[in-house]
Amino acid sequence: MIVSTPPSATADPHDVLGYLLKHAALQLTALIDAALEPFDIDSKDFGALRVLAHREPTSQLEVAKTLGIDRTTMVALLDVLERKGIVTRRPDPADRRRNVVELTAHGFKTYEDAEAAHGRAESEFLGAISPGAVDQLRRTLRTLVEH
Amino acid sequence: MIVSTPPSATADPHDVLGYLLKHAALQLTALIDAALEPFDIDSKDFGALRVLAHREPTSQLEVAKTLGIDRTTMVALLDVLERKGIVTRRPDPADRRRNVVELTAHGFKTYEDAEAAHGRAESEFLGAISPGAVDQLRRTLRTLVEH
DNA sequence: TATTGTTATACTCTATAACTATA
DNA sequence: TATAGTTATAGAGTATAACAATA
Repeated sequence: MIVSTPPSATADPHDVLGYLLKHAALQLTALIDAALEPFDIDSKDFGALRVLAHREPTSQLEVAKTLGIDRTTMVALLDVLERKGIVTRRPDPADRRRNVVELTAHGFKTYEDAEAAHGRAESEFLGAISPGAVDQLRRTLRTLVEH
Repeated sequence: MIVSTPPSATADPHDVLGYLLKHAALQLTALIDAALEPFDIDSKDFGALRVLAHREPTSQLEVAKTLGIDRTTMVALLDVLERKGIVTRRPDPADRRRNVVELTAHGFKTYEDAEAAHGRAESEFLGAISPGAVDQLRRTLRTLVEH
């Protein structure tokens, strides 16, 4: 009894799960990057803003750990956001090795606008499938990725 | 009436669709790369082998187009596979600008072994979800990516 | 002139190593 | 000694530009 499609019943490389996952991610990221362009940030910046907007001010390292990126990568990312007036960095009085990173007023406004644009881009990407399928997709991916 | 989870109801970056898709792709690729290591190829090589195994011998450019990679990237990929005795290249008698790329006997055996290992890796990755959810995932991703 | 394969080069992304300052 | 941030550097991956051979 066949209970599911065999993993590789076809030679079409576009039907391989790895290809589908990768290109779904690429297409969604491209849509989000385009949607965020008016706010002068990209999807990686948005990830950092999202963490900062939903947290008490924390150190660069904490944000980097949450995002799963290296602390040296975090430095470059924040350099750009600071230059744009979206975040500020100042030494933590309690431990002056740490930088406390905070959104500026402009940064928080940027985040709110970006959050809305991000949601619209996601909805656009998901437009071809039903709300039920969207929920199912999220549940399945969460199970597979298992953070 | 709520018909689906709001796109950004949570601040957890691990719950964002883009993150889930990207990391599902990364985790699956890592599993596949590990599974293919005994055959001295990786997931990108496997993609090329898969195309070559299911086609009349074609030019490098055709394979590159199918895989969605640049022809200069194809050159480097085939250089390695040729050095390993997996593929051969020879000028097309009908159009000597083209290289006809073919799997060697060893290459075809490698592909068959790799195909099996690839299938096992995919099954391992999908082990936590039901066969029905797997089919649903494939259908949803195909719709979203729409090759 | 256009196309295929090749080579050299450059660019993006990200991590490792080493340094500074603080603890 | 260990940690946070920084800087310099290197590596992987991939694309662009220029060139040779061929059409």
